[in-house]
Amino acid sequence: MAGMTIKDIAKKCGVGVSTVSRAMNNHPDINQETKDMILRVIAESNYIPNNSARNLKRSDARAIAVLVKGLGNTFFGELVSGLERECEKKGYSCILQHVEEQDNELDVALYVAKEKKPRGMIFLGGNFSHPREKIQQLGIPCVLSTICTYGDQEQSFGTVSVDDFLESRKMTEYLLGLGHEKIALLTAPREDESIGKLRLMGYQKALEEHGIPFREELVAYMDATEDRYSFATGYRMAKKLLEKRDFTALYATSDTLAIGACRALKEAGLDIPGDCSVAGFDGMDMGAYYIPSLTTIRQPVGKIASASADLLFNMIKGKEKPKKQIFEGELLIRESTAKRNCNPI
Amino acid sequence: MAGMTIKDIAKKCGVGVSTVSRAMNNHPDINQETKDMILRVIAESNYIPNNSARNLKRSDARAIAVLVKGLGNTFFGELVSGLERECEKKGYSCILQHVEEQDNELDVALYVAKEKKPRGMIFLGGNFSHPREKIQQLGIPCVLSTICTYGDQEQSFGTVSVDDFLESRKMTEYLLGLGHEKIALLTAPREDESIGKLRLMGYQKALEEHGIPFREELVAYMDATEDRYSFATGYRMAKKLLEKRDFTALYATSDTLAIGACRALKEAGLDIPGDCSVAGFDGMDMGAYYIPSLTTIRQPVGKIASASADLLFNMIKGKEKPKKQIFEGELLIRESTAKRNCNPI
DNA sequence: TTGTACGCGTTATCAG
DNA sequence: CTGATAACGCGTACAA
Repeated sequence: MAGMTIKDIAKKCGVGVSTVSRAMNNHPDINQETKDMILRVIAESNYIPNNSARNLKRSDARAIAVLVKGLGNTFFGELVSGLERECEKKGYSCILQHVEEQDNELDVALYVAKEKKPRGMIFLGGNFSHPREKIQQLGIPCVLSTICTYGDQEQSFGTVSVDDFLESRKMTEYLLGLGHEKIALLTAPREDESIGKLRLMGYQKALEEHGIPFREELVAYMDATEDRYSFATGYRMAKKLLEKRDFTALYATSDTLAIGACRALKEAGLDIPGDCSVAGFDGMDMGAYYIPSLTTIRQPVGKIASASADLLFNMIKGKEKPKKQIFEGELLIRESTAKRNCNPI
Repeated sequence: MAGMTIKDIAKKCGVGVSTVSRAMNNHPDINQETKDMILRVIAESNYIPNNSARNLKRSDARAIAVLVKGLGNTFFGELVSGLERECEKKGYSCILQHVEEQDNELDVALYVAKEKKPRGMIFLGGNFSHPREKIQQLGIPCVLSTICTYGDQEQSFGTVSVDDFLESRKMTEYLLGLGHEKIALLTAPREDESIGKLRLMGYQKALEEHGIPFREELVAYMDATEDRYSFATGYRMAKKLLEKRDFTALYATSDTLAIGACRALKEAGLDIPGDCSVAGFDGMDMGAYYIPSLTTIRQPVGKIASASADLLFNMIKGKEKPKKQIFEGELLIRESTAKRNCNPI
């Protein structure tokens, strides 16, 4: 039978609809035998409760929603798995929602909130510079995971991430320590106001501290319109920088960009790290398997996932206020970087 | 105001709820001026219609659902984008639903169908060997994209893919043509009944046609439990095969596996393709940027996406019956394969 | 412990 | 063209 409802089940069992409802939702005040009987009948009838009707009635859904902006960012896969695991532990379900690159994540969030009534939300990716008012309209606790916001104002949402500024400075310092002074940078579009900007600032800061002037011509900014953080983008940007060939190291603000860049260097006949060192950021799996394996900053994805979930659940329970939580990234030194070669390229 | 409903809007506009509904849903029988007025008020009030209530009432949703099994399979990203584009063209919306690796995609499909009432479904990934009866319970047209089913029985669902058997044979023949006779294979778990099995059979067929006996010890099967098609899996399998070192080429049934394998070969001190050729399957972006770039079979993702959408829409309109549609894959010869070296490894 | 009846926010029907 | 009203399927007070 196709469109079975709770009534059909009730009839089949010779009980009232509320009893069936109680059986399905693990309510305490129901006779164990009737419950078993009802559940058996349900299983046999392959009845599927209508979620829309449920959500309509329910004011509350023992679930959190995870909004992911930018599919294809392999980096998020692991984070999502971690989040799902944490939810399961708490007996929550986890609603995964994909946000298109050009869509506004907060608008999507508003829709999801209204439809699914989750108790909290986690945002992955995106810039997240939204008017405070609109965030409050959401009405449920939010945590930005992996997105380190710029500025220190009191936030209406929690934040769990590495300190993109510090980590980026760390990477730049490492490269400087290898003797590189002309370090090319592959980074987000100029307009970027979050992660991209912070990583750029970290790079600048490190240079400054070493008394090396920042040179705009060593920086390639992505086009705002192009596919962010793709191999192709890294490849294209590196090609462009190679026209001048005035660097001995290249630091890409994501591993995908770095890999795209490696390919461009290789095609230009350069050896990595012999002629040019390359470093990435994120610590994606792929970097470990690339040849040469990629020096990068590994974000502690597991920790970030579980801390995000913990923070969110605490905010839901009212046990904790929104806060900014920082984890340290790990500098993974691998094959793609080496001391500066004496003969410049 | 937080929980606004259509009634609030109606009141604000001094009209009935049905008029508001008509304005929102582009119904023809409404005065243009009232419509404009209502839409303006809605925009000013940041009112968000309740999707649950909509879906509850609606019998039909001018949408299709896309079920993706196996996040992280970067290969699907492009497919999904293509599908979304096609939907937009037709004025359909596209519901993206992620299916966990261990979940049954058909059960998820049943839930989604009931909740969202889409007019059709597309499945990406998974094995899809389901009882016919359960598929029919879905009650809407389905297309398996990229999943080539085994066997020729009449299907209750459409299928758009490459011929995994033929393409796999093609790749194997290419390697044989380079003079390789000992070709290691990295493939799906033994129990696999769909893509994995077909690709294995293609490999066997090619060997047979060249009069080369199939040697079980050259084949590494994934564990059923391990992360399918990950780098780590490819790496592990290749390591294991390397204990014998009895091959001059390695053919992995996915690009990710191939890349994992490359890393293992590299660590064993082998040059690719000098000491051992490596080939993949799928034609993911990454293969083009890998060093060495990866010889592979490129699945025509764009074509598959648009053909899947076309077929599904035609099935929805009743203009076409479920059919099996095959596209040819493209053998991309890149840096990772070469003629067999005379000194065996 | 169980059943009845109402309401959640929409859309569709039907009468104006 | 518009407005009242009956569903949609479920959860849950409330009464039994």
